[in-house]
Amino acid sequence: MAYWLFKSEPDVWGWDDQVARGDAGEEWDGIRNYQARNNMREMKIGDQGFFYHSRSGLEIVGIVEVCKESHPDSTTDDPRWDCVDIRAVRPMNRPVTMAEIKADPRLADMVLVRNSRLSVQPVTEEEWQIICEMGETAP
DNA sequence: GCCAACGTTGGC
DNA sequence: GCCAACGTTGGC
Repeated sequence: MAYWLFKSEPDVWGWDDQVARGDAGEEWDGIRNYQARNNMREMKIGDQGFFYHSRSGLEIVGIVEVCKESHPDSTTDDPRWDCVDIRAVRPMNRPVTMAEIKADPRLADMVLVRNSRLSVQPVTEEEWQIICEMGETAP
């Protein structure tokens, strides 16, 4: 199983919106970046991901899982863009902020630190465990 | 709200 | 196929 990180501006689509969708989940649509799309194409059902609030928030607030593998993005007719569906699994007991992540040398190579603009990113198993520990939730 | 970093576009 | 111009993202 692989680990990922999904970024969203909470003013547009936040953790609360994701939770409100329940187990049915929701398309992670609107991605118009090849790297992010390619990451979604790699995803399998059951893969886990962090849900990160960008711009206002700047913290990992919860854990999601992939509940539908890559399929065409219903918000566009452009055949280039695919997306997956994700559903909320549980919130972090303590949100993990960008500042904390930057302050931890073990996380210096995270894509979130290295390439903050990529909106769908891979996360290593080691990074996953460290951040779950910081967020006081089970990995 | 600013602006640096990055990705994409399109003229040549 | 290069690269300048442009648009967007997201941390600050």
